[in-house]
Amino acid sequence: MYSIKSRIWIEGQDGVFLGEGRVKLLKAIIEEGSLSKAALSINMSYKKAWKLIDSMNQNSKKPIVTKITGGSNGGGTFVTDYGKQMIKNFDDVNQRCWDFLDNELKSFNYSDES
Amino acid sequence: MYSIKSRIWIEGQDGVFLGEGRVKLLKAIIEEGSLSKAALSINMSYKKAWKLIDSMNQNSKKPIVTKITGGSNGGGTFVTDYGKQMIKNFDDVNQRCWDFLDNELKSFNYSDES
DNA sequence: AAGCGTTATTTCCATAAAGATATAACGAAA
DNA sequence: TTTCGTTATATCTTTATGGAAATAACGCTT
Repeated sequence: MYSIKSRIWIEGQDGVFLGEGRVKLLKAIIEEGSLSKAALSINMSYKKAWKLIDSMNQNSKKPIVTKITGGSNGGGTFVTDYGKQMIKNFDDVNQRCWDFLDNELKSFNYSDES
Repeated sequence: MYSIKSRIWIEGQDGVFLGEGRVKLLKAIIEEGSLSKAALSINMSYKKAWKLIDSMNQNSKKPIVTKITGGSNGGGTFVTDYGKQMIKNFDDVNQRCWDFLDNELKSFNYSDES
């Protein structure tokens, strides 16, 4: 029996705006309150995490995260309400896509048996 | 305005069985009648093409291609009827997935404006 | 037996992607 | 003004990926 896998992502004006990796990172940021801790928690290098966030903000009309550098606790990174909405949108669409493809698989496997 | 991109692939027992790159290669094989010519025609190295076909056959219950080495014209590679059916299945599902996601994008962009 | 155009396979090299490390900048708090 | 934990950024190294090229094997044809 085969299975259908999928990967979706959202593109903005000039590149990828949201994808599975970015969403995972954003969720970690919500948990940790800082980019460095978030990257650490999901086993991602700070450099990669920073680049992802950077390209996200460049391809989004409204900011996805706010960044504070310096300050009482050294600063931090925080996901905006808009960002949280985008995460939910992505997860929802992704889930619906999986459901859709699971259903499509039936017709695919049919001709495998014939 | 954002857009949703997607990539789907079919997995068998032990890895990827069909994907966009493999389908493109199979179509080229149908056109050319040989793996080397097919790879050349789509600007793919023979090595990569061979590996794709190899993993495809390993993850398929029925053969996707038949290969003849040596012989009158040196041999050739030919897509089986089963393989052709799989190509059609993949293209169909892929197209329906795109249509599905295009429709999903509406709800996504809605909260972008709000 | 020799020639041919394939498939099949290995080895080497170049490029790109990712990781590690180091350091600067920042700004509140003490 | 010193300290602290962040963000921000550059540089170097390592690893992974992919292509190039060379060669073997194959079997029909002549």
